[in-house]
Amino acid sequence: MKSCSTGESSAEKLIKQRQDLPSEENLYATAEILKALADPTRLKILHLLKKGELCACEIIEVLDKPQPTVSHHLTLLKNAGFLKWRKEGVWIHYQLSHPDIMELVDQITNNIN
Amino acid sequence: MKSCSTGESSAEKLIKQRQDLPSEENLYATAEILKALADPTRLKILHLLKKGELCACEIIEVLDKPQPTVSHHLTLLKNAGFLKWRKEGVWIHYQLSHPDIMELVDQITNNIN
DNA sequence: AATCCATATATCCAAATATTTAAATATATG
DNA sequence: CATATATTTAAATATTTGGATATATGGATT
Repeated sequence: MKSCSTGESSAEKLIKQRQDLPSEENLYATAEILKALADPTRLKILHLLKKGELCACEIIEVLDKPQPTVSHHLTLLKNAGFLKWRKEGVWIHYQLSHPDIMELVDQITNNIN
Repeated sequence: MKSCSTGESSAEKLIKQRQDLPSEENLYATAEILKALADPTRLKILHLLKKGELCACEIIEVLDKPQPTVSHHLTLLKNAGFLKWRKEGVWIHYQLSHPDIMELVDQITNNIN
C-alpha cells in the first residue's frame, strides 16, 4: 500500500508545517480565552452585559444561581479579559471590556450552522 | 445601606432581562461549538488545515501524538461542524468546512489583548 | 476469488486532569 | 453589625490522554 497522496511528508515538509504553527504559548493563551467563552452561564453573563453595566448582585438575581457560582464565573471572565469593573461602595459593577465581542461569537456560530 | 444603583430590579425588569437571553438550548449549542475550539491541540489542527486538506496520518505525524488522541480531537472538530472529510481508500482527508474560521478566532483574541 | 496480512482510522476503556457547583467562611464596606 | 462580594474547599462532573482493541481497506498469495 502506497502512502497517502497529501502525506509523503518529507522531513523538511514536516518541519515547515510545525514551524508555521503558532507557538505553544500562543495556542494555550488562545485556548484559555476561548474556554472562558465556552460555557452557557458565562455566555449568559456576556449577553446580559451587552445592554450595559450591571451590578454583580443583579447578575446573581437574573441568573438565579448561588452567589459563589456567579462570582466564580465573573472571575473567569475578568481574568480572560472580557470584563471591566468598577467598585461603588460594596457593589461591583461589571461591563464588557469589548462590547462587540458577542458579535464575533455569533459570526462563528453562524458560520458553523 | 441602599441597594445598588443599577440593581433595584423590579420583577418586571428581571423577567425582561431573562427573556432577552438566548434560549438555554441555544446557549448550550454555542458553548459546544466554542468548546471544540478551546483546546491547543485542536487549534493546531485547524491552523494546519488553513493551508488545505490533510490526511489524518499527516496530522498525526505533525502533531506527534498518539493516533487515538488525534482521532479523538478530529472527531470533536468534525462533530462541532468545523471539518469536512473525504475518504480515499484507507485514508481520510480532512479540510476546514469554514476556511475563514481562524480569522474570527484571531479577531476575538486581538480584541482581548 | 478467497484468504491472509499490513496499515489507517475509530472506538472502548480507564486513569489523570480540569472544570463546575455550591456550602462554609473570609474580607470589605458603610 | 448587616450586607456585597471573594475565597476556600470538596464533591460532582466533564474532558483529555493513550493503551488495547476493533473495523475497514486494499495489496499479496494461493
